Amino acid sequence: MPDDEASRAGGVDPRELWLSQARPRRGRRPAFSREGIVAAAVELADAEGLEAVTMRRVAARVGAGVMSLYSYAPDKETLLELMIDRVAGELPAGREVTGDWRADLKAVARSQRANMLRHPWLPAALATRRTPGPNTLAFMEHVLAALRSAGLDGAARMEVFAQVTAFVAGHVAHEVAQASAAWTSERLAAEARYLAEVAADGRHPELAAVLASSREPADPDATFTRFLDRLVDGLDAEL
Amino acid sequence: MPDDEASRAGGVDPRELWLSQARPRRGRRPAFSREGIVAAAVELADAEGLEAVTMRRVAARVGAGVMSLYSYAPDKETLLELMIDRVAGELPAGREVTGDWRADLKAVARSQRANMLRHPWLPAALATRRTPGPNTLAFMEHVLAALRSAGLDGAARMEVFAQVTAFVAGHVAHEVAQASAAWTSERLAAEARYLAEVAADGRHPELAAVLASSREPADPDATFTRFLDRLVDGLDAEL
DNA sequence: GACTATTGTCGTACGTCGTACGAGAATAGT
DNA sequence: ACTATTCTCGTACGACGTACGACAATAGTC
Repeated sequence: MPDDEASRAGGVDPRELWLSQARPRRGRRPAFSREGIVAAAVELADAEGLEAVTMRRVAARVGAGVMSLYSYAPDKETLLELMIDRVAGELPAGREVTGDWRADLKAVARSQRANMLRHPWLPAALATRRTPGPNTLAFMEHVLAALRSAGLDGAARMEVFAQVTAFVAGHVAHEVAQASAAWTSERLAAEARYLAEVAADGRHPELAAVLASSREPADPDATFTRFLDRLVDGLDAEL
Repeated sequence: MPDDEASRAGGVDPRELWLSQARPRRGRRPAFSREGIVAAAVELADAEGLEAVTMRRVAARVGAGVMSLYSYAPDKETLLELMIDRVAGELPAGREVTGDWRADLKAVARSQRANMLRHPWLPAALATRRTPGPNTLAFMEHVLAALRSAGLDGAARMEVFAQVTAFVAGHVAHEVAQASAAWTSERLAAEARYLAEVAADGRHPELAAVLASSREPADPDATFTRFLDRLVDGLDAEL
């Protein structure tokens, strides 16, 4: 048992996590696969939310013993990273860019939003992400290429990528929370009663005015597009 | 035991959570206070992160039995909401606006960022927030007032508020993750080695170029200001 | 002052979580 | 056949959120 320094505290070496390594030539043949396990975890999160992703439930889903999962991921946090990179595989990458970087950037953001709506746990999960996996890197490569015509240097393009991602994540997190199934009609009514009570106390005139106006619920797609346009056009204005 | 419908599933009635209620005229006098408990929870989160906020540790910090906390908050999720609203009390509110809505909005965003840097758990916590408490509402009132001169209708002003908040939260979450104490030097070196390896595989030319350039770490304050200017100026361009 | 209703405190206990440990099974080189 | 290696997974431990209910303290009523 050499116990090389890779298994020390502070996180696993990203290389041994992400870089493909050849199957060992000795020892028992694996009965499961990392892909299958991660896929099961993603399905679970999609269907029942992040908090349903427990080692026990994932193991049950793939038909493994709980502790067998630890042969494929050193801990649950890492499993979460693998989930993130798996769904990053659904994002466009390797596609050619049009040369219109504003249009490309908006398309990128739209596909990010679509991905997060498909996987509503993603915005919350991204908040604790550590090291980008291969699919995330391929997507980053795509975005950086799309931004080539924007005349920004390397660091600035990276910044823009981070900012757009953060923005979309924040927006979708809010969007998903609003549309959540947890909003029963009585919960909604209670909320409305509370806000009305606050608005009626006289110390929140602006809030009262906003509450009084605007009753239609606002189309989420249109709202997102509007926000995105603002952000990207803001980028544009700087050049 | 009437068990009125307020204690049903789907969350507590916001009114009985946020609206101040008179002390009951009968029964034992409370030994603790909601404020003290929430303050202890915030201190804990500030010092050791959100995952250190457990009912047991909060109780120990205020000198209460664990189950006593449940007299002040119906569950842990609600305690988290109370924490969020407590730190929202550190945001500017009730202050007069200058009339220059762009400057005011930028000042608002800066104070939000400062607050999130003081309480690094806040971006993550905000993702699951349900109902705005009084301090959050006061802050919203302030922002809405600042936006009065922008010529937007009620719903649009609310949108802008939500967008700026989402933007700042996303940005600071990223910022905090980068500067996290978990980045030991060996961890950092391992990350660099991994990225170098990826860049060297020839399939990530843009990434390689970015990695090759730009070695100075970039001032976080300046970066935030730049991004914020972009966003707000983008808003401006729309009018 | 005794009685009772009400409210707050908190010890115990239950089910669930992540995961350390190590015994056993399977595989491949010798 | 033997051995080193790799994988599987039952058991167990400590920590978590919180339901339950016994008990303590308060205030109104007689």
